[in-house]
Amino acid sequence: MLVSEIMLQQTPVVRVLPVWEEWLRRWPEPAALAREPAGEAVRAWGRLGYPRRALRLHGAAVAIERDHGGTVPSDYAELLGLPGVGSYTAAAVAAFAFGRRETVVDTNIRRVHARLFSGAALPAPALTAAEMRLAAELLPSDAAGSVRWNASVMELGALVCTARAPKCPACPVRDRCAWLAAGEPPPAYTPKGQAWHGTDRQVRGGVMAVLRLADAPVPAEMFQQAPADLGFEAAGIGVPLAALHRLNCAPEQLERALAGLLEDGLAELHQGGYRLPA
DNA sequence: TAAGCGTGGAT
DNA sequence: TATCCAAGCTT
Repeated sequence: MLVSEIMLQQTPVVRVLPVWEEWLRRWPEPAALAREPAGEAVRAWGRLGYPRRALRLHGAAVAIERDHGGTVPSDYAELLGLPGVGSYTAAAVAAFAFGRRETVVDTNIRRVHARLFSGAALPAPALTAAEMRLAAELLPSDAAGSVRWNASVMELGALVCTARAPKCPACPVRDRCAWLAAGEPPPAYTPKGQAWHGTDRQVRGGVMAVLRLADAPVPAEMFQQAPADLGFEAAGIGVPLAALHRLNCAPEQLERALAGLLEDGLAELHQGGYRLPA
């Protein structure tokens, strides 16, 4: 549950599933993961995105070994203390893995509540105290019922009350939906999408793709070298041309990306090259 | 509080 | 092709 919840942060379930299965096959318990270098977690993360989640999940395994006797804690506050575990993930694990009564609020639940009770097409950009109060009031008082409630509202949001094209005719609570009653008004604001092309983020992603493939430290100049100058497999590091080709950017941008990855602990310098953390 | 952080499928 | 956006967290 903990592994899946962290993988599911901002990532669709269909992409998480195969990685999650491989992850649990390889590391069936926290101790197994904690024994590995953090870089192995990052490598096994594959292309799920936001690779520092892998680093934090590894950190969580280490903390569970060190502070919790190797067992994932069932208490919300203790879960919240683990790296990479915020209010949503702590509540979700406590509720779905341990049957606790917790107020689970994710983006799906926020959207369902916004439409049903506020009549808004989308929830506010950031989670508010009022939303938490509402969710807490709606939660059934018994533990078992609360778990079912949390899962149900989340699924309603994920499958029916979706962000883009909600399936209102199939909605079990369409007759009491404030947004539907108001004639499905458009969102009060337009969420600004994240830029990608030409951003540092894109370069970071490209560097990480190279480091995941490399079986030896990658010299800095290798990132900059013209692809035509390289063999199909960049000499000695096992990185295909295609991976390096993505890194065609301004030198200062590459420098920023590499510095950021070092700062975040996603990469380290070793023998004059960059590699995943050992 | 707001910005930064990956990725790829759907529209 | 460009935009949207998916079970958030950290600083």
